[in-house]
Parts: sequence; structure tokens; C-alpha cells
Amino acid sequence: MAGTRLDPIDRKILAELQSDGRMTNVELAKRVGISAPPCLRRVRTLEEQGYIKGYHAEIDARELGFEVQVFAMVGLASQAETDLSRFEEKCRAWPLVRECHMLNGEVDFILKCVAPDLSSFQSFLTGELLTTPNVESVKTSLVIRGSKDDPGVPFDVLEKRLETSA
Amino acid sequence: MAGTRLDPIDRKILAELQSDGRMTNVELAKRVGISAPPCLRRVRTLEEQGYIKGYHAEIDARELGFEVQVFAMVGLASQAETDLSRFEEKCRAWPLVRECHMLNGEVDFILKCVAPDLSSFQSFLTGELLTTPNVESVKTSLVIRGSKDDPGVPFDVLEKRLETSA
DNA sequence: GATAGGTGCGCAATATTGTTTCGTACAAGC
DNA sequence: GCTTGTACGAAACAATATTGCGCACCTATC
Repeated sequence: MAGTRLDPIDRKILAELQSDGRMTNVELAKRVGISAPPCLRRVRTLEEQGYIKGYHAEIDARELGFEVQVFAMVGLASQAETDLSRFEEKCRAWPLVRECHMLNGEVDFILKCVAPDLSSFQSFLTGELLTTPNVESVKTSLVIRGSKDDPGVPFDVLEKRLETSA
Repeated sequence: MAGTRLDPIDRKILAELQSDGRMTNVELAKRVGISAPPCLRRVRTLEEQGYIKGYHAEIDARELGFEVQVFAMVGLASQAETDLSRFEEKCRAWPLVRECHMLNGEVDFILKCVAPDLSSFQSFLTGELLTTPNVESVKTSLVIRGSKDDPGVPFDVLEKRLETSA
């Protein structure tokens, strides 16, 4: 394994595991063109080096009763680092908030939320988010339909990029 | 398996696989408190019934050279269904666009994008997104830092919900 | 209340996969 | 040209996945 840089086989492994994270090691080895033992060693190394941060089953939220998905744009009154951190900490504690990203521009944070129905989201919004100190403005947008939801990273872009820079 | 409704063991299985999608079946069985064979049968059924839509390795985008993450708010000139579908189709074809959600309100779509650097995103923005017919307005926000990025669904909320409604 | 049908469990056996061990090949540096 | 480091693959072994039963439980029907 070349220090910390990835060779084409490593990238292929990452791409395969991103698209099917439960693939057996022998199947993976077959696909990337090496035998099982070195393939497993590579996977372990990629995990240890942090290229792979985990494996997750993709669950159908609607089937489970989470009918509602909402994006919330949040503006804070104070953007001092302490206040930013405090808000991030809040978000981590709210289970309905699945993602929280700090943004540049007029909006400070964007939150991706799920909820069983509109009224549960509303009570979260009015009972939690809007009453949080330092939260100045919240603009919410309901997701009408999902058009695309691909995980992670586009490996084809990566490969094309490495070709041209080589 | 009760028709299409899930029992507590099924929900535990989903929760466990969401948090570690590569767990072995024997480990999973141990955690949910049944033996391996029925556990595997349940997993297969959950897959077939669509509760589990897939398994994915979580890849560190930054480590792989995707330094930039951007949210793009897109407004279209026409919201006729044909035009909406056409735009969704475009999004599906763009590898830098990882997610695309149709929203209510003033903005029609929100796109989550990744790119190796700011200039690649800029050239996607000006060369692709802004030149797409029917795209009227695009407002982009750079992600300064990620504060939370949990996958899927909050199972603790689900359990609490089922308790009270029982 | 028997009893038949359905559902889901666990044990045991087998097939498949994961993991370790070890010998070999290739490349870089002295 | 020798050493060292790195990564591969074959083989052996350990663990897991998967299949094939038989048993218990629940429910409905008579």
C-alpha cells in the first residue's frame, strides 16, 4: 500500500463497496482482479486509514413511517464560534435532524430533517428549533419528491480526473 | 413475518444494519436476540420487501480529493410536469450532483453537489447547470463545515412513537 | 375443547466465506 | 549483485452463511 495514496485497485474497491457495501470479499476480489487475501488486507487498510468511515444499510424512510422530509435554512443572531458550536451541538442531539451543514452566505446552516408527519415536524419546529437561543430565522421547505439520492462520491469523475493529470 | 408490518425484532435489525451494514449475521442475531437462521430469513425478507434498499460503504470524500460540497437552490421558469421531469433527468446524469430534491415554496429544487475544488464546481455551474434550458435562477451555498451527517432514519423516535400509540 | 393450518423458532449439517500463514516475485536503494 | 520492503497468491484453517428439518405456539373452525 503506497503510503497514503491510492492505486487503481484501491479506488475500484472503494467504488464497489460504495455501491454494494455487503458484497463478500471473494466477490469483491473477483471484481477488482486480485485474490481474496490481498483484497481483504486492502479493505482493512482503507478502513484503518479512514477512507472507509463505515457501512450502512439504506433504509426506506417512507416504508418505516417517516413520510415527511424537510430542509430548514437557519440563520443565527450571533456567528461567534462559541455560538456556532452550541448550535451544532443542539443539532447533533435532535434525532429528527439527520444532517447539519454550516454554509457561507446569508444562511448559516442547512438542516435536513425527517419526521413521521407534518404535525410532528411542526411541533419540532415550533417547540425546539424556533425556541433555541440565538436562532434568528428559519425557513423550511418541504420535499415534494426525491429525484436523486446517490451516496458518497462519483468515482467516474475521480478516474477521469486522474487520467488527465497523469 | 406479519404481512407487511414490522415487529420489534425487525426494527432492531434495521437499526443495527443502519449503523453497521457489514455486521455478520451471527453478530446481528446475537444482538437482536434470536438465532442466526431466522435472523437471516428476516434480513432477506426485509430486503425483498424494500425496507432495506441497499448497503453502502461510507467514503470520506475529502480524503479522496473532493474538497468542496455545495448546496444549489434551483428555480425553473416552467413547472409543468414535463419540464420538471426533464430537469430531474439532467440531475441524474450529472455525477457531481449527488442529491436532488423537489421542494415546495419559491425554490423548485435543492441539489447537493460535490467537486474536487471550487473551480471544477464553477465550471459545472456555468457550463452545465446555468446553461440548462428552463433553469431560471441558481443560488449556491458552499459548505464551510459539516456538523452532522447521520444516515437514514432515527429509530429511537420510531420506537417512542410506537410505545405511545400502543 | 380438539384439531388442522399457518408462522416462526432453533438445532444440526453443509456450503461458502473470512482469515492467517507462508513462500515467491518484483522493484528500489545501497 | 545483494538487501530490503512490499504485495501477491496458494493452501490450510476458522468462522460464517445457508439449507433442511422438527418442534412449539397461535388461531380459526367445527
